[in-house]
Amino acid sequence: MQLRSLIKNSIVYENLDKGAVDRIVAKTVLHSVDKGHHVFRGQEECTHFYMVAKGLVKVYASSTNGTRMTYLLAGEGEPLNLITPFVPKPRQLTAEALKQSVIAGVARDDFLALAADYPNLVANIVAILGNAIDSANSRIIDMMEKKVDERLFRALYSLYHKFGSPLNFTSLELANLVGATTESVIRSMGRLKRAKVIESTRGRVTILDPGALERYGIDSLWI
Amino acid sequence: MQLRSLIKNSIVYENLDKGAVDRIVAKTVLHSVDKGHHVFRGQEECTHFYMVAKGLVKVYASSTNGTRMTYLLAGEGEPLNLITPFVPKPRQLTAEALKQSVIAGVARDDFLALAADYPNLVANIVAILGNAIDSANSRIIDMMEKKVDERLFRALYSLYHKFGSPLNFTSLELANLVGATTESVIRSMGRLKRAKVIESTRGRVTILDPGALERYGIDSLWI
DNA sequence: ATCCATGTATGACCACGGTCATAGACATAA
DNA sequence: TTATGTCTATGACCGTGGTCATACATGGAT
Repeated sequence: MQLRSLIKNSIVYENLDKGAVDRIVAKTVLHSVDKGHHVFRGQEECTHFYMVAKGLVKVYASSTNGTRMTYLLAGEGEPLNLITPFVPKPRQLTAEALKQSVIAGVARDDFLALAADYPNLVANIVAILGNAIDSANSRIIDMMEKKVDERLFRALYSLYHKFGSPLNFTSLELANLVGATTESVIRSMGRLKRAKVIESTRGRVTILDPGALERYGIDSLWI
Repeated sequence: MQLRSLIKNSIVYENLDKGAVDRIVAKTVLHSVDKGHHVFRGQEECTHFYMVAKGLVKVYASSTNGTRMTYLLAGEGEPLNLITPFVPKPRQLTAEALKQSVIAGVARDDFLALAADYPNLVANIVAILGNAIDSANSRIIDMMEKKVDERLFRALYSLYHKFGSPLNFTSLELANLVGATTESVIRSMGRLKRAKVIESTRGRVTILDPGALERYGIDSLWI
């Protein structure tokens, strides 16, 4: 059964023994979410821990002004809400499927019981949260001292490494990742196109010269 | 002994039974750090988990350009490096005492053993990390859509609630908290002074009208 | 085939805030 | 005392990028 191997290879559940994996499999419930639909949305109570079993899900916050910031693009085996099981207070984040996706859920109490029993699981969780904090902090500095161009280059570079060449993102989605407006992203991408680094059609960006992006995307840990 | 009550009241070790507290006390080593000196600095290996026992410590990152961003002002009972014990990879953060301080350290292995034995400790850690992530994410959005004025007001408001009225911070330190230049902070504070919301002397800010700040500092979770 | 929503593209405008320069106030050391 | 370094203060300048407007391309729905 592929759920088993998904779990064993996921960053949340890696390094666990067979007994642990058995318990997790037994407690996991799958459900499918259509493109554009939500796995959870802000202000809801947290009842489950969710992981992406198949597809792609973005997690974003939207502020009162309508600004949206995408924090996370979770692919297979990546968690959507590691914190809420431990801290049930709602946190204004929304998870939306970017493709037809399958979500693996574990009820909150079950997940807490697992964490209490398996220190390795806890280590994984803290490591993932640690990376999230590093990533967020690095983004704060980027917002201070990097121009939109550089932020976009880093984002494209990271996305390229995570998803490979034809990137299926619109300028708006990139803008939400980068922390800029759609117009700025389009202008910036225009420069990259003229420099033959990328080419793009509606909703799709092709990376022609990854090396050129890399020159900016150094030390990128992100998304 | 006051170490015991410090530990019981700290956010890291709260909700632990007597046996746990005994073990923690036994494993804790205190050392003192003078104002302006470092508890740890970037690129070092992590050997201990640190908590502030007395005083005030700031944790900041400095980028290649020299930009500094203060992420954390840790007072008594607050942790400095919750992540590194679990993820020993160095993370370019520096912790510097703002006053003469006393630091409570627990060796990495001891701390991991404690975490493995006490699920409540893990819950506390994840909760703290969760708040850090929320805080960082909220700052990212602030950097996007809030002007320096508003960011400063929020920061002053948060500091006021954490430390009370005479705030001993220079404009540079506030700038590092807010993500702006010293000049911008001084100009912004000038406006607040003319509006009789604050007054200030060298290295010290007195809040005259907290309510005025509060109007901006709503939903502030921070620092 | 037409229609409409969404995405791309580009121009004009201008304000926020970073950078640089300068000057005075204050505090600590010689 | 003077001297030196830090902190506060303010002015001038101007680039980045957000906002608004407009136009066109594209693709899916009917």
